[in-house]
Amino acid sequence: MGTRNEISELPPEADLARADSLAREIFSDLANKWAFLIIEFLGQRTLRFSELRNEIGGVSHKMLTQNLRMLERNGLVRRIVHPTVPPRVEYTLTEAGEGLRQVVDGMCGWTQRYLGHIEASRNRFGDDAAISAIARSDDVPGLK
Amino acid sequence: MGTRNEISELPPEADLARADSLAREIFSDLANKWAFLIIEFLGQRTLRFSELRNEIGGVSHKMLTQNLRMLERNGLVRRIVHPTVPPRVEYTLTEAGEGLRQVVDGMCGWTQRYLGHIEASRNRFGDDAAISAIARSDDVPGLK
DNA sequence: CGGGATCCAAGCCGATACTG
DNA sequence: CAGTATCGGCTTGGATCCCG
Repeated sequence: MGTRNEISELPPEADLARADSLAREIFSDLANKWAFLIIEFLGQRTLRFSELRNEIGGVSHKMLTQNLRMLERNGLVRRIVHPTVPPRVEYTLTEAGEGLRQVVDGMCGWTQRYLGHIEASRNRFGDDAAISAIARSDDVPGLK
Repeated sequence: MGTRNEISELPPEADLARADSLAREIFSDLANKWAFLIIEFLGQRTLRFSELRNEIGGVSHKMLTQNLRMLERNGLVRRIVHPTVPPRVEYTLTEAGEGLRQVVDGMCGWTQRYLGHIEASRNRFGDDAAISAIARSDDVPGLK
């Protein structure tokens, strides 16, 4: 789907449709692991680029830049450039970013709560367990 | 990260460290757009494979299967196979899945709340490049 | 120090075919 | 209908270099 579809005339119901697809797009944009981690760490305090890179760990220069631009574009992150040399660039959350941080925090809490549950489930899944809990044969025509 | 998940008498600090890296891994796993959409739609009601596919829209057979397996492996989604012909497979959220659904719901609410804010920010951000080419239907960018 | 651009490998994802 | 496997294109993402 082309995202460069700028239409000057807005049909009444197209507005809702557009909002919906926009919401879906935002949803897809933000549901990515680097974005979540950035939001989480910036929620704790304002960080410089390299600090953020160290805090997160395992993120490449490119990915971090890319996601920071995306978050900035969507108005979740504010980029503050200090005109010094060497340059000092700080990132902080906007009000919208703080709002999403609540969500991410919720997910962190959820992860802590269900960590054991998840780990157990993984082991169960990897093991070949005879999991056939349901074996109720209904009367189905066509089955020999 | 190591696959040294050997359960033994490990010191409390090591346990925390392991839990931390596991949490990070889970975090990365689940912060993906298809997983979120699946959780959201399954939160509303139990769905069959093809129903889920239709509801979400724009997801390929393969991606849906792949993500459902992942969610099942992590114990968020329960897969119920009815031994009929043709087969009928239903998916529903587990307790852990319901927990994560709260988070996803929160994100949906957040999206609705800040939709206008985000849209405005986007326009502000990209205004330098594509100003002139708006709303002119006769000027088709035919550059080869 | 922060960020853009480029090259190139790795994996993601869609399409298709086949099984039960 | 649901699932697995395979193949190929194309996006992703890492490494590197250079600029302000």
